Amino acid sequence: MIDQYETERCDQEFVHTEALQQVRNHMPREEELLDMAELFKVFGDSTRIKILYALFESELCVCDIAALLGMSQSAISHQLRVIKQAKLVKNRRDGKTIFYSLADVHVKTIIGMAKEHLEE
Amino acid sequence: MIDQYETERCDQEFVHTEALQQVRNHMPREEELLDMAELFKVFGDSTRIKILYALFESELCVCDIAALLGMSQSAISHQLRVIKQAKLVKNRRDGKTIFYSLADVHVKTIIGMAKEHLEE
DNA sequence: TAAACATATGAACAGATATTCATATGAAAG
DNA sequence: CTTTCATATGAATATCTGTTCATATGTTTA
Repeated sequence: MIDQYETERCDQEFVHTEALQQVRNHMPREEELLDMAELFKVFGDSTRIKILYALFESELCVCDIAALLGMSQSAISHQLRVIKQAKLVKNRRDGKTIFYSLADVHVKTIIGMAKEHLEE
Repeated sequence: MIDQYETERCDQEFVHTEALQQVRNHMPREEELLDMAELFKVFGDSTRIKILYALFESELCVCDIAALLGMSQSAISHQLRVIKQAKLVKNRRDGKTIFYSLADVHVKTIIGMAKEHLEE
């Protein structure tokens, strides 16, 4: 693949060639990087963060979450869909009600790390 | 504060009142939740993920990164600004060149957790 | 079966965001 | 001090995203 910016590269490129080669060797493949960004996008919205935080404590139904956050049922349902597609939550049906709960052990850790970063 | 959706809440609310109270007690304050979402937004773009990954291996100047990712100097500079505002990288000047490097120990851990989640 | 209820979904719109383009800044070299 | 080089920045734009509104789906109860 031809690099559009190959030519406009700074003159001192040869100075950091070695470092760049090291970086290239350790860079994950494109698809994996896109998947990571997609995953972080899910965490990158305060409504979704609130939903995940809520589910730390207990499984909840859609209307519970809507009431908790003071938002519409529809808005919450749309967001739960996003979170579920990222495999961060799972759900179960109980009659008319659908309960959501965390699906992954990493959610708490990821959010915990972010919290630590912010507390510095 | 009056909850616009208080009334449209599902009838069975009283069933999960206890769970909701538990959740409310553990929910961080609004500002903290917004800050967490802001932080994750920074990770939620593949260009920025690539930049952070690159800096795992070595400090790099702006044009190194632009060449590595095949993007314009301006685009990279704009993104470095975002990452720096989130205090994830720091920089130092050496003559005309400015070198960027990771500023935080949590970056690797956060990205590592995401990677683990995706590998399941 | 009809009505009520909990949730899901599609379309639309307003607001956010990433890149480009042009240009500014700041340092070094001539 | 003028030019060159590395980087930063502001404005413009095309794309993406979160919520709303209206309505559909699927379950229970009368």
